[in-house]
Amino acid sequence: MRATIKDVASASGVSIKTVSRVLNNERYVGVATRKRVEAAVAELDFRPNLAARSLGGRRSFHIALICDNPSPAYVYAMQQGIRDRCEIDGVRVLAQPYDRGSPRLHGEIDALISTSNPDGLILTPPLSDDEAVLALLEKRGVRYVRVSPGAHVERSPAVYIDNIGAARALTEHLVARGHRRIAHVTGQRDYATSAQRLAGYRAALEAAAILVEPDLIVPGRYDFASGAEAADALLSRKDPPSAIFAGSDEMAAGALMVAHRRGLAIPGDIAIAGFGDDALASYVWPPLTTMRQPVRDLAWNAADLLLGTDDGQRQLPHALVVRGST
Amino acid sequence: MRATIKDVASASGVSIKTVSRVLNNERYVGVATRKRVEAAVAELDFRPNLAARSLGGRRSFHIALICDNPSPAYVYAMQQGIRDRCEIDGVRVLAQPYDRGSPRLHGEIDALISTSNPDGLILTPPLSDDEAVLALLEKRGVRYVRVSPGAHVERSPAVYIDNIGAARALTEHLVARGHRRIAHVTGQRDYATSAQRLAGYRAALEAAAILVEPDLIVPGRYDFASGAEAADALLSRKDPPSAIFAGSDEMAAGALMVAHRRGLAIPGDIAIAGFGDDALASYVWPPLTTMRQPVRDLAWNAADLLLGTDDGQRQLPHALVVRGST
DNA sequence: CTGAAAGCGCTTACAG
DNA sequence: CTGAAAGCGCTTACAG
Repeated sequence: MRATIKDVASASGVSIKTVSRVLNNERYVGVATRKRVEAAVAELDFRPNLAARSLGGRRSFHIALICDNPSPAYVYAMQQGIRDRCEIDGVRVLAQPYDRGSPRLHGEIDALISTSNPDGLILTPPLSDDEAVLALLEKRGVRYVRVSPGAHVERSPAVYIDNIGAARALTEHLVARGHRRIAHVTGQRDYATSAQRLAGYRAALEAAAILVEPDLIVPGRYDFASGAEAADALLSRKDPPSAIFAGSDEMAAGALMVAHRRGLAIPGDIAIAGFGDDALASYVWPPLTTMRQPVRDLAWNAADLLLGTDDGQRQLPHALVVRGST
Repeated sequence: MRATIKDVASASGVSIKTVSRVLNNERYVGVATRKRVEAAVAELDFRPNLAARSLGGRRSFHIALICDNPSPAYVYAMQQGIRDRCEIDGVRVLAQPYDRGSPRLHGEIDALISTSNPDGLILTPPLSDDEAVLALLEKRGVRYVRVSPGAHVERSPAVYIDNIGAARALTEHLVARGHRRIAHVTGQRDYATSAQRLAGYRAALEAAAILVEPDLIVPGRYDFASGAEAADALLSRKDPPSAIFAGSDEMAAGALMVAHRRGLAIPGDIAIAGFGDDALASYVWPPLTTMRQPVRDLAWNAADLLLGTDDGQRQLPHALVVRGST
């Protein structure tokens, strides 16, 4: 059997309470005592049982990542960043995917809180702005950190990039390439990032004294299929745009495919840019010009805010990545 | 505060032991008693605390997925399948990514077992065949299920597809298209699937009386970059192949990019096929001919084996998907 | 700076 | 078919 706190206590000649103090790095432990306990911990290869710590104390040493599926690459990068940070504190991560629009979402989060008592949750879009979920967490007194929230940024700790500025910079790049008729494909309406990126697109056009044409703004769903559909509609017009700025790399990839099918040269006939710098941005042909969003860093910082005592907001830098598609 | 088992017991006029029996679906509970307890559970919205169940009992209601990063899409599909199955039993999933080749892997798994007492682990390649890891789990008496193991399939419950047959079928498709000089890009040597897919490739060529040329077998690492490198080497030859069968879709995507750079027509000048039918197989241009591997189903079955009592092996069907790249 | 006692919310082992 | 007692391995609240 594995060593327990009792074994460590008797091996080092102290009470279990003192071992507990050492484990939790509390003050007021004699230097010599601490050394002896640490030696016994190492000797016995003792690791505290999380269930016992959770049941006895105020922390569970678990956090949960609630996410649906914008893109596997996004979710995976989020998990990596969160893991990187949680590992430092010995905190475990519960993966809590859910199906978008599932009516059971509330019940599942409620059950998660009741059964697992997570020390906190990390919310990604569109949950970052889901009022019902936020209200539930606040009612139950569970800490949470939001990734890329839209409104009420100060309502909770949060991490994000400047989506408006980033979209504006990307659009300005297209303007600098000589484009005047630039289309934009948006994400879902309930993603705050959709509206933010649209705002940045508008701002760039207005600054360049280019009329914003409502017909060139097409709704998408951040995925490949909706990007393909949007591009098809745009390129079927009598007066097609010369450039398409898609709100995600997946949608840009869909647009690329449609352009290829139509035998168009890229970027000669149609320039295409994405957003995110997902791995697939480098897979497609030609490689995508896009805006890098540091997802793994955002995730690391989200976990850092959750585990730490700092209740702030953190904005991380974005970066324009120019490749062959523009 | 949330209701506990005591609240349910007093609300239904029984002992906590009887409530426990109902929760665990044990036999020998009177029908009327069971009904009363269930009513109280619903009324109080009672959910048993997992930490307490774990500490008191033999199960922790947690399983862990140990995985590195072959591809985010693969990992994500695995998580979805596992989640789908675990949800049914109210079991939570600990995401335990690790860095490939990390010397700390052993210690991390050891710590995971000690601190979280998972009811079982799911291992994906290359861990499915990592003798040191398997030995550790067996020594500590932790159940595990392997996904796509190579040797000693009967050593543990396992799920897989017929990689040899699948690779053979894909190669036969290329032969049927008239190709005689078919190259193969393999995955890492420590992935059993690499050798299996290579064996299928060889078998198809031999069955078609085509000489297997060692020079046309190039090592890769299952990722985009290694696929691009391999294709570059193959297409630089004086006598390049007319078709490339890459052991993964990511490598095939890398090969596609190289072919585009060289101005080659696909599949006219060079046919390219992948393996897996990842989402990206449909993103690239032209869309990839590939072999569908039902990752989510494999994952569901892995979790099912872990949670159930059936200690078998399960082979799932694969399917050839012919698209524009061949 | 250290420890004895009680308790977290369940399950187990035993008794009836 | 049901229950009383003990225990899982920690932390808390209190005392010294």
